[in-house]
Amino acid sequence: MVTLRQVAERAGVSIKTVSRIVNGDPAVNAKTRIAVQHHLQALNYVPNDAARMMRGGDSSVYGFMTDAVATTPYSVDLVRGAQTALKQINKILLIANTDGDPALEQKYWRMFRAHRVDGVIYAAMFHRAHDVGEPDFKGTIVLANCFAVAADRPSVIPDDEAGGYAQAEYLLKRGHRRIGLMTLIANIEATRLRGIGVRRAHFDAGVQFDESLDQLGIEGTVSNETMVAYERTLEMLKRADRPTAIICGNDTVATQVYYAAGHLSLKIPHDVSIIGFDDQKLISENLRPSLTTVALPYFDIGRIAVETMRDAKEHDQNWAPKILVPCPVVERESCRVIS
Amino acid sequence: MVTLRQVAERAGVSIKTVSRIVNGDPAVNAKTRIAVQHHLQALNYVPNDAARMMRGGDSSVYGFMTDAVATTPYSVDLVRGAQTALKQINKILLIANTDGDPALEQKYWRMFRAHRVDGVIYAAMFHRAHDVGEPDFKGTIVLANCFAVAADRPSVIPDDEAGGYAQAEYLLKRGHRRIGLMTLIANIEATRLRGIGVRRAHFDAGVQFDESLDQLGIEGTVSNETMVAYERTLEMLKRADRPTAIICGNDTVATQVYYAAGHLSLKIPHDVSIIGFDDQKLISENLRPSLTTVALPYFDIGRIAVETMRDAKEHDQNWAPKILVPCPVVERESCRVIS
DNA sequence: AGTGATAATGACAACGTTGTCAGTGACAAT
DNA sequence: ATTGTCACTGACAACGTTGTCATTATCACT
Repeated sequence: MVTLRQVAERAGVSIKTVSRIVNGDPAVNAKTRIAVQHHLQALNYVPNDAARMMRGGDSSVYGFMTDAVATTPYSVDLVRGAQTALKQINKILLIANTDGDPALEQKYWRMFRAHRVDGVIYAAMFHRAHDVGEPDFKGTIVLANCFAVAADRPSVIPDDEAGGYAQAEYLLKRGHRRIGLMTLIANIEATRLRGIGVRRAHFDAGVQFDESLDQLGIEGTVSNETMVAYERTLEMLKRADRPTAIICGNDTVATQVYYAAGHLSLKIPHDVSIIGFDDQKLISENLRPSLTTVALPYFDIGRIAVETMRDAKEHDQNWAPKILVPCPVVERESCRVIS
Repeated sequence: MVTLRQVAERAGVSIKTVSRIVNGDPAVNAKTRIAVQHHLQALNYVPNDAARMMRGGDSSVYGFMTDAVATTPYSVDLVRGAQTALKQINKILLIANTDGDPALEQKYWRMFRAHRVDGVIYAAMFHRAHDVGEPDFKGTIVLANCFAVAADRPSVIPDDEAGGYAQAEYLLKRGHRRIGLMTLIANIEATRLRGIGVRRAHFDAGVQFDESLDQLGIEGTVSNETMVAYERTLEMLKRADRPTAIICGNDTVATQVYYAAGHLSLKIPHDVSIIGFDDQKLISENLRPSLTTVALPYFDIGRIAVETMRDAKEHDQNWAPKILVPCPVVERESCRVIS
């Protein structure tokens, strides 16, 4: 690895002068600058970040910790969003996933400290409350896709309530008056908030929401789920007063709803309209008809988390905004207009 | 940040002694060790990796560069596999994605150099040849999911030929004698190799492969694809001598084949068996019937890439093995036995 | 010429760590 | 008493960089 010293020797100037040039200090004679830059190029000098940092600067690295388990295609977009913002500020990401193992998490906090990362983004794989605890890390921690129980840390989360509102509003505006709900498991933020949003949209539209049409599409708990959307949808669609549209908790649930409708020879969207959540393109673009759904803005959440981290420097320790990121409707072919 | 000096002062010993204890040097009196360890705990000392590295050690960081574009749920598993191996050797991953932008790639190579990463894993998002070029980085580069054109770098790739073989063999063993092929786009490694594997399996089973049943399920080029699997499958299944099974290039193609079969009122697997590729669980587990498919071993590729990196230290510059990772069949419900 | 201001440059220390080597004391062997 | 060995410890330098401060050269103005 070529060092300042080597460049300095070759250029016949002091180390400090080369340092100045590398860092764009204007207090250098133009002729010297050009001469030295030539040598910098020739030797392909790249500053040693470790040494820089030791002098007390930033490490130009953020940590990214997730509890990712098994099949979570989400994290890609979170990371990509973060990287997009990161490249603007010339930083880079050190990533760790704990697979939910607290001991491992502890180990990674230490590694983050060892590398003196400038801040850490802690990302959860589904929208929930999270207690970071006393993480053996003094820097800024921004929560992504989760929020601090004590509301004492900045967090960036999807606006699930608005997402639920958007689903219902989309259907209501197209003339639907009886709308079914095929939710995710009970007792998670997404289900709770979207339920509120759906009802608020009904209220705003002056339409009565039939509570008997609110069904769990998935039963059990987070780590132990049973998909029951197919069966529940069959029941719901066999009712004489069956809904004209079904709002789904995610695109996987929507797939089961498609199958149930198909089993009853109900055509989508003619006989029943369906709207999903997540916009998993692997599903939404490949279903027939393609699925109108509400996107979970993971990319934006990642991006905004980094921006929040950057901004955190300008605020005091107690700055802890809770940033809601909108979930836009992605329109495809699974919803019809009722006249 | 607490330093060796601070611990040393509190413990009333020299910096060096504390350093020895931190690094497990046995040449320390037991009593001293215990006393100092107590202070280490109390002050929660974590060694500064930057300083360590400056002394000439490893950075304990690997770089991970991908050209990931848009929707690539794959990378998650590559990264997770890499991390699994990494945590064994107490390293951590610095990740960068270039979105295919060469200028950005160049920038990240420099950042990797600046951080003095011990090695870089370069991962492609689909199996292909890749020319790393002169990457402004002197350390070891291991290619994952791609291989060097000049065969001058270690690479870890899926064994697509064996995967194609496995697909065909699975069906042949279950009595199928006419098997259709609904491939990915032409001119990519996956299509080429799997085609060879499928034919070899036929040959080994003593069954003639009907070349007219080899159809492109996707047309166009990598960045500009058109899904035509639905139409091609309709044609294929309308033939009087229609195949009893169809091998698909990936699970998305399989989805379209499902729809085409459904359109012709052919039941899966009774009337036609279907086997996919990739094992995208979002698809394979949710289709009805669930999809028997061959898994792309991204997790293993990531893991093995790291292990290869680790092993590279013990070989010379020219060590460039091409490691094939097997693609296992994941059995579900979409294939029947023909008697 | 003398003074002062300004521009350009360099010497040096410091950041936190570890390798090298020298030093100390204890104890055994001569 | 001397020597040698051993276990333990610490002083010091070095890694590559940048901040501080001092030095030198240049130039304008009296």
